[in-house]
Amino acid sequence: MSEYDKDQEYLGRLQDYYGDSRRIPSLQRICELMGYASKTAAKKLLLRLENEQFVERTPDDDAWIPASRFFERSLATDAVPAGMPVSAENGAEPFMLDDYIVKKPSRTVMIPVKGDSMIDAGIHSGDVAVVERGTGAVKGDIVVAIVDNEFTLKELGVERGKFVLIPHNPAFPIIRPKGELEIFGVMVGLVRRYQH
Amino acid sequence: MSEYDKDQEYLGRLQDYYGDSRRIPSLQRICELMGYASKTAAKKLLLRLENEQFVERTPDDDAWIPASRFFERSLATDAVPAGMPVSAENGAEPFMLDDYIVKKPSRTVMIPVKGDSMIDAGIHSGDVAVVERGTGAVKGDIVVAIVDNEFTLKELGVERGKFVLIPHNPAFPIIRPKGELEIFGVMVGLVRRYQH
DNA sequence: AGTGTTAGTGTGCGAATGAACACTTGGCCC
DNA sequence: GGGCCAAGTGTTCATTCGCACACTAACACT
Repeated sequence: MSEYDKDQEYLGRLQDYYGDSRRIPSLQRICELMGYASKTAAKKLLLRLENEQFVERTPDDDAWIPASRFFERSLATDAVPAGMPVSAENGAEPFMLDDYIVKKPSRTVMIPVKGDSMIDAGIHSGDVAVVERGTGAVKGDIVVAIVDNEFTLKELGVERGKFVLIPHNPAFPIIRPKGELEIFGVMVGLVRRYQH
Repeated sequence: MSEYDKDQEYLGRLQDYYGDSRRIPSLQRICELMGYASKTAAKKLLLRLENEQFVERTPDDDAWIPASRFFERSLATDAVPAGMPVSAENGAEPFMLDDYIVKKPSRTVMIPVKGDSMIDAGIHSGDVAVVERGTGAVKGDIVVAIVDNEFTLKELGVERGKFVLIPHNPAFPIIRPKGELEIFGVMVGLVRRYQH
């Protein structure tokens, strides 16, 4: 069974712990988590993980915190039988959720979507739109515009040289703004969560 | 309640510290940060902030971690109604997206979606499905099953006491597996990128 | 004036924490 | 076999940590 790196398993437990508690546990707790009997083993584990950039020290060097690769997820490309772990062997590559969607963190905001006006574009009520501000919008982009002092998510279109907002739902009309069209940002991503 | 809440200032310093070090500092360090002379003052500050949901305790109740409102950022630019945007910025927490979707990091796999069989559920070709393995799937869940050695994404349904796979596209037939249905995992999230 | 509340001081204490060091164990290579 | 190296054990120790408790000073409200 065990022919994938044992540290991979340990890292998984650390990640799960972090998922619940949002922090790297103390050496003692790592021992409990991994079944170690000695804190030294825990520390050596952290040093190994530091070597591979999964964890790092705080600027003050007084505690461990997750580093960049800590949030790597695997991207499965080939089908894998349900029992097996997905590892590099059977077609998986590292994938970072945030890097995938957010390119300009300082200009990116997340806006919850309300309403069904874009449902034919696969954008449902309750989804979260990832919106980049200060980026020039062009025809065909999905944009967040401010109309009547409210956010609205629509496709940006052009009609007779003027910008219009096109919903993706036949029940909604095209919005043809009278004056200036105020564009808040361009939608660069979508995030949806299924709870169960 | 008062408009110049001193705790607002304290919270700011905590947020800055967290931005650098990704953790809530110890009581002692809080004293240095805030200019307190007594750790009790630091603890009471945390209790106040806990009351307003800026910080909370870990599930094991052995440390402080940021809570929901800790990452709150007002847009400040103009009074914006309707669905307050949440900034993904400010160094405070660049990994919000990951936290939002991924609950069990070690069991979560990302799988690119191919084909249009789920298009009526707002799942398009090119989207990335966030899939949690080893979680019991129930009727109504969207699951990744393995059929003919390939991943397939469908809703899990029940017909005459047997599991079936229901596409969300009238052009596709319901899949009624002959033998055992092999379920790879349950879809817990969706990520889409609009290139630009 | 009396009472209560809130932010903060000062002190002591047991428990948890991380670092250091010597040692063991098992796999691998020649 | 012998040497080497990585993972893990066992132990000691100073420090830090969180917590409890007693106390104070400022302010608000009747």
